[in-house]
Amino acid sequence: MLTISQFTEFKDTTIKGLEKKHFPNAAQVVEELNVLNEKRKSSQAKLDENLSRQNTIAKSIGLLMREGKKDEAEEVKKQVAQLKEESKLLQTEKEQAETDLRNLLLTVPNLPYDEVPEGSSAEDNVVVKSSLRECKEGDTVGNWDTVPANNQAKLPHWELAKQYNLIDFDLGVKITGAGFPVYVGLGARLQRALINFFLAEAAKASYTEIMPPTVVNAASGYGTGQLPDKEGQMYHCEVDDLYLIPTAEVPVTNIYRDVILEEKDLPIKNCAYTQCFRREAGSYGKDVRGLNRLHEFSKIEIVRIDTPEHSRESHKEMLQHVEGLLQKLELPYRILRLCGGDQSFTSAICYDFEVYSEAQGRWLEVSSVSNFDTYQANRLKCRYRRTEDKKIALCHTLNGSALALPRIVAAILEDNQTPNGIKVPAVLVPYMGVDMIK
RNA sequence: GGAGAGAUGCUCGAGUGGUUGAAGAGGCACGCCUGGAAAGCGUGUAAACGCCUAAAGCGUUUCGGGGGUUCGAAUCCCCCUCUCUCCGCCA
Repeated sequence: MLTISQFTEFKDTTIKGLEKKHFPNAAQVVEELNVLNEKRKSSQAKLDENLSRQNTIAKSIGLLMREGKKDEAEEVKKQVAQLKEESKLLQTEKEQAETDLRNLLLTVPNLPYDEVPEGSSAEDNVVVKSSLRECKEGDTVGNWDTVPANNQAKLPHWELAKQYNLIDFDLGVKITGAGFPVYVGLGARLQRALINFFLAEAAKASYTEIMPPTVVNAASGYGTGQLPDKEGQMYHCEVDDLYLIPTAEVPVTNIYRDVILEEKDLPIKNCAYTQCFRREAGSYGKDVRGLNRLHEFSKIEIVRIDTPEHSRESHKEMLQHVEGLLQKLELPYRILRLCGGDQSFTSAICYDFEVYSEAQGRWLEVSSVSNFDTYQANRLKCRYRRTEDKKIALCHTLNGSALALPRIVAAILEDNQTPNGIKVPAVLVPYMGVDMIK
């Protein structure tokens, strides 16, 4: 969530930012927040004064008792009764003001950075780079007309997976249910190859590898914002009140919950491979066919905690890292800068990476790399001590997939198919042990 | 699952109702001492919120979490959570 000072000190720019994000009634909500904040402050001031008086009197009673002046003490005791009553009322008043403020604050999304393009939907996302052609200023998804050559002869990955016996979707249904594929033989080895490759690349870029739990408690869910909003999206183990993680972002970022870091230790760079679990309630149709959307999948996530001064630089490095992965895998890709309206609730700026699936004739999202500014850190209470003046400030948090496996697998299978089998990308051959899947 | 013990500041650890935000030790920082270092000595060492233009200062809250008793709670009572030990089970 945003800090309250954002609304009291930078009212106008905040309203503008929220409007860019297509947040309804921005001006009204900002006004409301200011009113609630004033209420909170005045109620605290009143309560503090009351409690202060109570404390002073309580101490004086202690002194009187010690001096043996019991009667006087009894007299003073009576004075406190009314103060106590008042305090009780003021206390509820203050708590009410605080929760009202917090609840409203939680409904407000993060502010977009200046370079985030205007726009309301995915059509307005700006294509900043592509391996397929030069990108011009102002290219958006909506006016992107160069679709790569028609490949009618090509098969979609679910057919290839069957033909080469790589993935058994039906078996997954038998064992668990739809969206839980069983990888077999080279299909399974391809999973392991990609995991190893991605982790090796992250290690080269000096990310510290973390192997976190894949099940988290509710506090962690709240820390990264999956709870309470997206409760239905996570699998929940009711008996123990634990949640299956939808991404490694949750356990890894929560390492830094309620932590004060030293500036010299920033940026923190972590990577983690985990299985990810998503209920994806309500999705159906061809968009979820095959590997396009699963309930369980493997993903390597990169996470950074940084200073406000350096976080944009970090973000750039993460983008380059992810782009490098796609280049090494020799997949056709494009990079989108998401517009205000299509950005997630919590990000300040976000780039999506998509690979082109020739057989399906569509772009598949394989990574989102976001800078959350202080938005996530404020909720997590992830702070750092500045070296220069020893003051404590909120960190910036960033994360991105590097990468999620299923759609990469889909693209590799579809885009590398030949009459003689599927060509394994050169960087994966050492991990696969073969250069063709036959 | 059964039985027991415990949760205090950066760490260890004292504290069973009255200047205890919290002894003591360690760690860390700064200063003195030293040719330099060690030892030694001295000083400092939480966060949140509020008041104040800011600094300084002041107030409030916080000893796992919540509630209660009391003029006053780290200390007493109740509930919850978590950790540890032993037993059982087990990759």
